[in-house]
Amino acid sequence: MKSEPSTFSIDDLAARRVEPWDGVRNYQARNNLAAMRAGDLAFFYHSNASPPGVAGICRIVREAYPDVSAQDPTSKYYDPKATPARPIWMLVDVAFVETFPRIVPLGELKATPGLEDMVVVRRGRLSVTPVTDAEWDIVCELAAR
DNA sequence: GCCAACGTTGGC
DNA sequence: GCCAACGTTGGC
Repeated sequence: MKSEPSTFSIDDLAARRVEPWDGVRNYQARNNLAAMRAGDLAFFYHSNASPPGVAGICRIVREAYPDVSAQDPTSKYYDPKATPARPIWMLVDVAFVETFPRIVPLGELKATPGLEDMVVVRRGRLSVTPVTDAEWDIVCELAAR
């Protein structure tokens, strides 16, 4: 799950403990959100950072529900197509789990055998992407290195 | 700040 | 339904 740290970082999540992950306005990312189950773990990725990379881990504590910010004309996430009957956009609630001892930079993900098919590496501009169990383990090992 | 890669919109 | 124009994301 990507977030720009200047907007919301892993440290912000650590301070907030639980945060609604709103503002996803891409259908593929939304579908990936909807596939998440309570208790699932996710990587917290810092995008538009230097370096961009995986900063830590969070947990899904509430499964996908309507993102009503899409129905709020004053919200920066407003989408006039969204209605109460058809909210279109969803969000999940995530809880802080841990901050990695170091950021695992995108460049390292790209260079690590076993991660060449990781969706976040292949499809740069999708904010919520799936991670396989094997990829999960490799990234956690890199974080501890 | 640039720009590649996508996604979305809307005319036809 | 096609596709050109436009907007957004995010690495660099």
